Amino acid sequence: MTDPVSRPTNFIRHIIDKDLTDGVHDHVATRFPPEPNGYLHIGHAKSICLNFGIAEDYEGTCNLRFDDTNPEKEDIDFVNSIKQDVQWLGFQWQGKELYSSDYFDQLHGYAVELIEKGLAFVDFSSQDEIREMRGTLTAPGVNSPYRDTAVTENLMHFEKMKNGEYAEGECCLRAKIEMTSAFMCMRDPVIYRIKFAHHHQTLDKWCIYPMYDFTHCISDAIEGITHSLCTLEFQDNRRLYDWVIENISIECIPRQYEFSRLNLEYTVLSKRRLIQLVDDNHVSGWDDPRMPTIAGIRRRGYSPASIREFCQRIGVTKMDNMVEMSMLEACIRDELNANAKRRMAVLEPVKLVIENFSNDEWLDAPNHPVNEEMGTRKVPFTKEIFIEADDFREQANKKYKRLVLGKEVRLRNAYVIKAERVEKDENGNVVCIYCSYDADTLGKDPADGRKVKGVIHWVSASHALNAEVRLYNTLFTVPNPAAEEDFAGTINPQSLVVVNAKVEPSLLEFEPLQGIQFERQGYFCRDVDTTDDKLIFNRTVELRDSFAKFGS
RNA sequence: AGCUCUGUGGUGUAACGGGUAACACACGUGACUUUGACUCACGUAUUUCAGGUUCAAAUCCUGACGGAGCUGCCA
Repeated sequence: MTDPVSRPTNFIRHIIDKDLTDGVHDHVATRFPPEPNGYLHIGHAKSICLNFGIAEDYEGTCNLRFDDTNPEKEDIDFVNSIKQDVQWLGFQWQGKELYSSDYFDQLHGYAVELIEKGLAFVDFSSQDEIREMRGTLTAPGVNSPYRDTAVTENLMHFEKMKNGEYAEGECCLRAKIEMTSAFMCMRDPVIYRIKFAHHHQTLDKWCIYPMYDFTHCISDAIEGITHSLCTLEFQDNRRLYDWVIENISIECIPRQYEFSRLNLEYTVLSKRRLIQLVDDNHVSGWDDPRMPTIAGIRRRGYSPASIREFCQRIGVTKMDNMVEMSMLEACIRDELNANAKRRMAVLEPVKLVIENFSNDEWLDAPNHPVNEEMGTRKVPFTKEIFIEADDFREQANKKYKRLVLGKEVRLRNAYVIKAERVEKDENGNVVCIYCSYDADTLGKDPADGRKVKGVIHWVSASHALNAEVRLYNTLFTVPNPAAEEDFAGTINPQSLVVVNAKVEPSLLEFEPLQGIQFERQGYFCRDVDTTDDKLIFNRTVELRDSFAKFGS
């Protein structure tokens, strides 16, 4: 065992440390067990980082196991996307990916064992009858009339279930536990049901499928999982998990520990709501950059390392939580601030003419403000340029540090200019700003000691490339949309704002998803749909801004 | 109402029963700055409440109050 110091500790690691020092285990084996019925999201990332992170730090193993016991809801496309997302996050599971369905034969055998022990029975009650007999949270349940069927008869019925001799819903296999238990899941839970469904792994071999509670614990035991980590809503199920393990002939005793699931402000993470967002076309798809899915976050421009860092920062407890979006944003900003090349892009252009400038030149501009190893690029400087409309005011108070009529400002990576006059359209909007420039200010302050406070970005009008820039904001207008009666009603109409921008020519050299900083704006990346003919940039996250937000 | 779990700055977490409750994010103030970025400095908590045990309590005990989960042939 290595010293698990690379990640912050948590209560689960304390348990593992104790198990290791007490000799309960001499190794650690975890697993990430998604059901292949949807796309992974940031909440899954928390579980992935927890399970794989523990395996890494304790030099143990972590399996990827698809919990595929409900063929009606599952699909091979989901298993493929899940595998891809786990690997993209930077993790590799132990050996080949596993499936609960790999154990269907063994599971069936253990079910037979329970029947033989008089601990399971085939129930022919209807679903409604079973529900009524289950009782409520405060009222105990009552025994099914089939509860005392003879073992031989149960064996026969279960065999017929397996052979397809009963219709779906006609009967099911139940564990015989305790109908008066305070834990609802212990009131003779169904452990096998009939489904004449095609399974993506076992095809048409089975028409009976084991339930989660019966499957998961046995799968863990078969794989030798030492610590089975899941979310809080399975706390009650732990009693059933332990009951099954204790009542079948299996050596390994895995233990289940529950942690709280992630809640992120201004988004939703429940599968049901995510599906609704896609189905109702509130977003363009599962990989829409506004989605909290791994695919969406990836397309938004987040790196695997930034998500791993996020999962590390939020920690793991059993407390209910609501993590601020700023926590996630800080993670990608930290990484991109260090690694992303700087570029200039004008999102809402207004023309500016430098009247006393004539000969075009190509200026050297550093790719990073402090890391010189990142080199420089050439930027065309011409008589006509574009600047951000929001970076000019005819008049402003001293707090405004940008270009003001009659005042000076520094053009980033270039000269100091002074606004002399403006040209307006019939509506009074500024359509062109006429300036003069100080030729002796390239790479240095004015020789006479004048102080020029502001710096604005710009791009040559004749060399600029047109680009579609997608400005993403929070998908919802409220911190906890899931708490709303109609969460879709709180979707942010400004969650995507598309602008036609002017960008510097060197932006052509970037690969899709590669992080870039548009100076003074934020971090962006070329969208996966971008081409050299049609440049599309996604805003990953804005820069921190201690001044008032831009108008965009 | 029954059972289970859970209450530490604005948010997320940390703290062998022992030092002025630590860290990150956020926020505020100031410095620096050819990004209103970055960086740096400083600031923000009677650990839900009330008792109790102890030389010593966020930590242990009791009670109260708050929050979450559980009544699929879903996972």
